[in-house]
Parts: sequence; C-alpha cells; structure tokens
Amino acid sequence: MSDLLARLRDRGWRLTAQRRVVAEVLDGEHVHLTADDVLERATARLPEISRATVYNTLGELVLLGEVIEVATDGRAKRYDPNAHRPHHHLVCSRCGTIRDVRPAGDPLADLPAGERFGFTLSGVEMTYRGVCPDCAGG
Amino acid sequence: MSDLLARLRDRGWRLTAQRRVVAEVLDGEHVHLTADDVLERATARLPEISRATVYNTLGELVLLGEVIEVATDGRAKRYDPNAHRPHHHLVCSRCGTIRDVRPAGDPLADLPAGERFGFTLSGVEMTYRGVCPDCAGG
DNA sequence: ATACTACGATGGACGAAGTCCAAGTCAATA
DNA sequence: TATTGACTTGGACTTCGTCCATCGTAGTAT
Ligand SMILES: [Mn+2]
Ligand SMILES: [Mn+2]
Ligand SMILES: [Zn+2]
Ligand SMILES: [Zn+2]
Repeated sequence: MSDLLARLRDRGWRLTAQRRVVAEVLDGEHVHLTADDVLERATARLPEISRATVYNTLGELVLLGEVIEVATDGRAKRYDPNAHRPHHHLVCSRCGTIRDVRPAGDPLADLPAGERFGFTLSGVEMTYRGVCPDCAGG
Repeated sequence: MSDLLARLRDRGWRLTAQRRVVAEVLDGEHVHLTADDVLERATARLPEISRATVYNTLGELVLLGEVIEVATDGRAKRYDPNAHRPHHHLVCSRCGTIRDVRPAGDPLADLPAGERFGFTLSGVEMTYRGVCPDCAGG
C-alpha cells in the first residue's frame, strides 16, 4: 500500500491528501467498492474531498493499472485494488457480496479456433453467480 | 420468432402492436441491442411507440426467460434474444461488436471447492475480449 | 523560508441510462 | 359493441458519471 504511494510518486504523481486518502480506502483483500462507497469512506477521513476528485483519482489509478474496474451488474462500477494478481469474481445474487476467485485451467485456451470469429484474443473475464453462506441461512 | 409470440400468448400476454414490434426487432443471431437501439428500430416500424414501453417489454421478456440482459461494459445493457441455448460473449475492444461463443469445457466445474467460499453456485458468465478482424485492419 | 506555477481539487451544471407514475387507450372477452 | 383491466404514454425523477471554470497547493527554484 505504501508501495502504491511510492510507485505513484515515481510515476510523477503529485501526492495530495485526497489521493492518499483514496488509496488508503482501497487497501485490502476482496475490496470492491463503488465510487460512492469510496467517497463516503474518504469523506470520513477528509471531509472536504469532492466527488469529482474521487472519480478523477479512481480513473487515474485504473489507467496506471493499479486498480481494476469491475462491472458485475448494470449498476455502479466497482473498484478493485487487487490488480496485480489476475483473478475472477464470485458474486452473491442476493446481497451482492463479491469474492476474488482463481478457477483452474486456462479459459482463454478453451475457446476453439472455430469460435473465435477471426478475433485476436486479449483476455477473458468470468463472473460466477451463486448464493453466499450468509444469504443461504447457514 | 412467431414461436415467441405464441409462447407469450400462451402465458397470458396481451398481444399489442408495440410488443409485436419489439419482439420482431429482437429477432436474429448475434443480436445484442441496447434499449435505445431497440427503441430506434421499433420507432421505424411503429412511430408512436414510447421509451417506457420498450423498457417495460424488454423487462418482461427478461423475466420470462425469453431474452437475456448482457452488461459487458459499464454502459447501457444489451438485450440478447438467444436465451434458449446458453452461451458466452466475445467483445471487440475497439468497436464493441459482440459475438456469441461456446467455449469447450465446463467453467463451473473449474472452480475448486477451496475457491467457492461456501457459495452455492448457480452459473457463470464469461466475456472474452479481443480485436475483431475489421478493427485489426484485415 | 518564500515565491512561483503548473498540476490538482472543487462544486455545480450537464449528460446518459433507466425507473416511476397518473392519465389515457385498447385487446380480449362476452 | 360494450366492458374492463391490462397496456401505453410522456414526462418527471433517480442514479451514475462527466465536464468545466475557478481556486488552491505540492513541488521546485531561489
Ligand atoms: Mn476482485
Ligand atoms: Mn449473446
Ligand atoms: Zn449474500
Ligand atoms: Zn471491432
């Protein structure tokens, strides 16, 4: 995490209180916050931060490859700091909780040539759906 | 397609000109239109149709399992009439074209128990990304 | 330490996508 | 052909996100 701030400084980022707070809020495992979640938590630490700055900072982190945008539903995008180890997502259909998962196998290789329509493939996103233990009443 | 209208009538649907037109517009292979696309094409056939009716009808078709909602990006949802044979999607990163694809293997089975976090799995969506032949300049 | 300045922050207007509602219309039935 | 409840309509509203003119400040130079 302070690694993150160091990387950003190296890339010429001006280290402002706002950017620091957004980076702090995004720290952790299985973190998939909406921009408004980030704004809310950032505001708790730095009351005068603005919505525009949260969006700006998130957008920059995405461009730098430090954060991944996840769109598991038609609602607000989620921002995922776990950008350095590729993974997929498991989403609870009831409460929306999202977990990071790593399926076995190579899904890219599983797309036969006859099903590629001449595309040059670059990646694949998988969204597993299910019901989490809490929502199943276990 | 007229199968569709028959199924809908059987399920107690009132067969209006608007619903007929929406169903017609959604006919075909590799069809993934936004609600506004549907509205535009429906308006060409039935000028007085309203946006609300397009959304209402699409929503009903989704509930009935006749159409699938596809959210491949953070933009407008796409509506896919190919609901009866399960498939995944291949999306061009440049132009946004979407093709239906059927990867080999069973991606659900590829999620190890240790990666399921106690969830009861119900399905998985895969979005392959790449560049289509047209956009690659071939 | 102080001044400078370009980069970043701000808030509010704007836009895109989608939902909701009260009032009017019409498909199906008798 | 009369009836009626389901369907349609336009517009207001909500949510999510972008844009922009202006202000503030982090980093640098002196
Ligand atoms: Mn994740
Ligand atoms: Mn499809
Ligand atoms: Zn849950
Ligand atoms: Zn393309």
